[in-house]
Amino acid sequence: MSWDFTGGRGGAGGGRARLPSYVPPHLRNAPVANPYNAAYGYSPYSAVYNAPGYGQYGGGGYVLGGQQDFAPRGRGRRGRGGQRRNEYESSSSPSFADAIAEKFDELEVLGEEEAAGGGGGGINFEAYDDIPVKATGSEVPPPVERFDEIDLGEGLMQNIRRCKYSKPTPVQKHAIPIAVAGRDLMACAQTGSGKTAAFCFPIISTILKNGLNSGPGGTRTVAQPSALILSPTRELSCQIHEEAKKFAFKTGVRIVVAYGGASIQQQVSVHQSPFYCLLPLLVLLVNSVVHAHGHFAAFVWWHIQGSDVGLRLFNSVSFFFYGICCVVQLYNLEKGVDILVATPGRLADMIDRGRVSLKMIKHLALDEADRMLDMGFEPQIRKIVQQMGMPPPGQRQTMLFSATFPDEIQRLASDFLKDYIFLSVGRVGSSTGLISQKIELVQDMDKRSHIMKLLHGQKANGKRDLTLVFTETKKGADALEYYLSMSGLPAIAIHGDKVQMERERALRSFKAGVTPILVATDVASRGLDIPNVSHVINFDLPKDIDDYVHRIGRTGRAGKSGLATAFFSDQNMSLAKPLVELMKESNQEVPPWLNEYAKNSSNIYSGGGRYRRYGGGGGGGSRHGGYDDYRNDYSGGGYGGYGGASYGGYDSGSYYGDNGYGGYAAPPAWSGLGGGGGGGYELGTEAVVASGWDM
DNA sequence: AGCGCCT
Repeated sequence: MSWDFTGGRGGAGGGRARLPSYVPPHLRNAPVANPYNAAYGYSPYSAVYNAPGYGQYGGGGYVLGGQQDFAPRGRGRRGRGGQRRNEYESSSSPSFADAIAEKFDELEVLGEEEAAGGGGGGINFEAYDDIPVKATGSEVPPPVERFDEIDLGEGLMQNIRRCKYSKPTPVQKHAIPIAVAGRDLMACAQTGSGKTAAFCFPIISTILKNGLNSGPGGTRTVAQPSALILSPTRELSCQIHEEAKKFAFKTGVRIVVAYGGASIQQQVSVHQSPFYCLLPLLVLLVNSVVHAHGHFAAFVWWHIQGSDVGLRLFNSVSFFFYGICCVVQLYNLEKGVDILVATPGRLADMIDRGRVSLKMIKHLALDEADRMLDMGFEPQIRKIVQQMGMPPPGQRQTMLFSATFPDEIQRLASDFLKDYIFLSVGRVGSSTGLISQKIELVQDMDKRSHIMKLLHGQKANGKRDLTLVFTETKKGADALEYYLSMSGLPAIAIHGDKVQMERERALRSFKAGVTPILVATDVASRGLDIPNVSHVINFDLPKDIDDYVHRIGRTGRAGKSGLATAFFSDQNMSLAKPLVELMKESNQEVPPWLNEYAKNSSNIYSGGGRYRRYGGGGGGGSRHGGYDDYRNDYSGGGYGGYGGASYGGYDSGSYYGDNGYGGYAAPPAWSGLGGGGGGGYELGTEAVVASGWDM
């Protein structure tokens, strides 16, 4: 094993020989500092991967390395419950973590000015002033103006300060008191307004208050998280995991992420290796280091994410820890997890295999909840929530978050909730005014030349200005990536047909500004928080207006402004009307031709969207203006499915809940250690693949 | 019909 990640590649240019630093393939042998001028050698087509320069990709690393799959985080010794663990924490591992935290906080003080200037956590709160808020339901807890009005626990409060969240965003002001009160919640808030923290804070806080779930004691091979957070894409789950780790820094709350893309088998086999017997020793030796690093990494990365040099350095450093970390985390999985962040498919699979039990779940959060409950996902979610041993509504807290919440979906969701509060913050899905929306009439055949004009026009803006381009299909994304690349523009594509490693590589490369153009399908449309996306181009418009809202929400985040350009073609007639309504709501200038289309098409296309299956459908159009609590639509008749609800079908969990599956040694775990990326090239592509998420 | 989501 070599630590020289640049080996055989001709290095990364002068002066870097000593420090392992990752250089993207297409920049090797090129002047490092100028990605724009670098010969852009990457192509989506497999032939290129087989070229010599990509040898390491094809090699063993990826195949056997698998990827981050199940990544327990935190320190060891779950022992016999909270007490025991706290004891452990205070005596052993925190010493190092404390030292780091202290250093970190010192650094914080020094860097205060800069961060306030828009780096770090600087949120432009003025952008959120004076936005309408609606909260409906019984006995709604009043909002707070400051985090310290609620007793969230000292550890969490300290982390909130570390994150520089000096003041809650509107959705946080309202959602946190509701959630801390233990109420069920359906929350609808603008993109980029801090929803993740809104459900993470109460979960972490409550877990700290109630003590960590003690489990059955003795040997436990089944993870029993007390909170479950589901999201519709792997990348979003990673991102939530990274966020949550920052919030749980040094609190002892363990957060694990689980998503697909690698086989479970290979991970189980690690347990059978001779190495396994060394694990306890290794854990004792390096646990504190790794733990501190893991959490610290999230903070560090958060602060240096804008820096290309920082990225490389960080990748190298964390790769060193990574090798150790993987081993430790394998061991830790069976020690328990408090908060599990997962995508539905992998979670259901793990439950089936008896590796995870939901019977201790106290909090359930669905991020992008309307997506999770639409046609494609709803059966899976229903299975997980209702048939896999999770306590029923009333015995758990359920929180649904999204920027959009169609009535049909609200109706479905009420099955999962009990006596919930509906919270609506802001008028439409997008952040009013922050995102400047332009619609251009471009027919399909003209789209390529048109996007070239746009991109060349902004090329001079500098590499920190990222452009996110959405296409309708995966093929379309690949094709456009290829076209742009061939035309000399540094673009990279991300979609669900790429293997996970490529997906993460694309995202990392985009975030770092190495390939400042990302061509994406809807895999990237929801939830992803990518700083410095200044322009979203809807190369193909989505069929559903809500998808449009989420897509353009990738820019204009945290109070910054952004531009969204859409190519409107004859294929998009059905979108004309809702699009016009949306733009009027957000005070955007509507092109006259689009207004015409909207008038003419309104008779032809009435309902629509992907929700039509759910019948009812309401009056079709104008619910944009903010989503309302659908319960209010029923002036007379009883609330249908809402309320007490019949949980007759609920399976109390005997199949999954108990310990009958002890035979499964627990697993695997490739850590979500921050950056990870670079090193993978040489050694374990594990690092690349496993690299959690670069936040 | 197109995205996503366990092997």
